[in-house]
Amino acid sequence: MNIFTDIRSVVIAALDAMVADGALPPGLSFANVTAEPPRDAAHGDMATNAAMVLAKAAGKAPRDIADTLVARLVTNAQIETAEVAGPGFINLRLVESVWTGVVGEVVSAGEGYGRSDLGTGTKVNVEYVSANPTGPLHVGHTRGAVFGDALASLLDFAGYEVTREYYINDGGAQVDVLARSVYLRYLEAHGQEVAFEDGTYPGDYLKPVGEALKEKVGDAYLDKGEDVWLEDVRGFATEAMMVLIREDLAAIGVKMDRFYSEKSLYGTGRIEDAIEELKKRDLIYRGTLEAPKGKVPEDWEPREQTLFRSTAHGDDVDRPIMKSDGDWTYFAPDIAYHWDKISRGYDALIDVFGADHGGYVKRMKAAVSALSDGKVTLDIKLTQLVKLYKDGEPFKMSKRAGTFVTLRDVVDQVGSDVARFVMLTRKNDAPLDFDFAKAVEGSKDNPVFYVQYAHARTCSMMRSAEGLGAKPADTVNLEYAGELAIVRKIAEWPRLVEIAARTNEPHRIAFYLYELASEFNSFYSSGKEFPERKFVKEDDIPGTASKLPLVSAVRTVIANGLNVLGVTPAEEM
RNA sequence: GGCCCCGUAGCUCAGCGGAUAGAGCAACCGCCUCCUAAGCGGUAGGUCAUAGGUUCGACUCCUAUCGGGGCCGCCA
Repeated sequence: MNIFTDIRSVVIAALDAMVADGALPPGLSFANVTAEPPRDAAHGDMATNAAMVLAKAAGKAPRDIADTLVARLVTNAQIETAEVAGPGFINLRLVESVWTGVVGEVVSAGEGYGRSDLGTGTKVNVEYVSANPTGPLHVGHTRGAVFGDALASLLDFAGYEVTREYYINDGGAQVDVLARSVYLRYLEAHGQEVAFEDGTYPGDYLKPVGEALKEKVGDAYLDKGEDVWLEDVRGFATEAMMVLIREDLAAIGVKMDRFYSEKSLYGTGRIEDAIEELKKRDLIYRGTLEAPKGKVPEDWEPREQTLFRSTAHGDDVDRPIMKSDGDWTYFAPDIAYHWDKISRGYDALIDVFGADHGGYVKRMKAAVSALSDGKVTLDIKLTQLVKLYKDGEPFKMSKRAGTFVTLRDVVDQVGSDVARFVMLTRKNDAPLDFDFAKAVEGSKDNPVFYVQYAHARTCSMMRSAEGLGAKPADTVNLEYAGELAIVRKIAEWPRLVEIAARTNEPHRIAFYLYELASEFNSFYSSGKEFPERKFVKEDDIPGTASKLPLVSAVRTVIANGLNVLGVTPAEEM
């Protein structure tokens, strides 16, 4: 139930009736007619722009349309008053039973309140994290993980059929580097002195992997060349890293539906198949790219390569898919991977990348557009940098200085709930300041605690009421403006879910929850000065019972929102 | 040079083409003998970077310019 779409339907029905009796000309589009919460609550409960949107096409003054529409709207049982205001808005005030109905709806729908059928019948694949399997996840990955996971949950809540997927980059040169680094640790495990030169990973996290390798193969790889051990160690090391990464993901509450290996694309003809699809569409050719303007690499020389005509699908230049030595570029398996996703029948693909992959967006979209003949949409969400602060001071990460901040560091210090919420209180494409000190602080400065606290408070109130023997009444009794303000906010929840899902912006949920908590806390506090406004009154059990549905509804909506974000709704604090 | 993102209150940021642009922090003034003060109320603070355009209506869409960041052929 979404009262905004309900009332919009009422408005549309009234407009249809006006067309039927000649008050409006036939053939008008009502697509842009909205029913929205007004910015200023003094304007009423809801406003529609119908008269202004239709005035031009109908060849009538907004005022004339509005007057006729108002006359029809007031006959609706849900509408108390309707009046024309400003440039032609129609402000609606709804009858009180609508609001008590909303509360009843929330209570009976419970965790289903706000679920939408927006995405029903649409299959979406959300690919996120996809960090190279060469080490533990760091803070940047954490943001991508949290964002992608919340987005996936949001889309699921909005009715989409969602797959959460991780693309393992286990096919490129970085895995060779990993294997060599593990080999050094292996030698070390055998008591040899080793030096980590540039181009190897010196991190301690590979020590146990080297030891595990020793356990497995004994001294078989000692004093042997890469031709003997490289391939095996590559697989062994990648496997070990993925175990590490899965643990990291679990620590922050991320569970993937599928891990997809880049390596599985090689030697199976699948890359070739995908490229063949592009060839069929005449999008592959041999050619030479021009040097990039402005900043030209020093060793630039023109070279003939195999290119994908991505410019035919909106890219700025065509892109190489094969190196001059005949190997695939990174782009080629990526094309194959997306071709695979398309073949699996998704209607929409979403990739969550770090901002440093910004240059990759157009070519990837071009590939998906080409391979699906424009039928499958690809939305790429780039997550910006996380700037770390400790005690208000910027905190620089450096692998060399050992100040490399991992996902584990974050979770260990502030916990999964806090890390997730904080990272979702910013748009994905805005940089994020993350202050360890503030994150664990229990103050209003920290939105996590504010929202959690409001939820805990509703739980506490329900417990006290139960202790008094008060059971929630069937119908809520709404007496004060502050109570109505809370209900209005609650009524916006289903609408907000749809907006957030349509724009792929889970941060809207976090901001909404803060607003709802604020509305609730505000009215709660007025109970200090006006004891009659308290929800739980020891000397008035029926009165208490008549307020409990509202308290319960607030609890439900906050819990539903936090669940979408993957944050635990705490019952006590 | 090209492409992408950002520019909104002193600071950090919200804002689905709609009315007088919002919140938190910081500043100032108030409010706690318990429905969880980890809070609440109030005051002050704005040429929404700039200039055009589209529109009944622009912080929102388009174009240009300025400023900040990122990326830019065999690295993934």
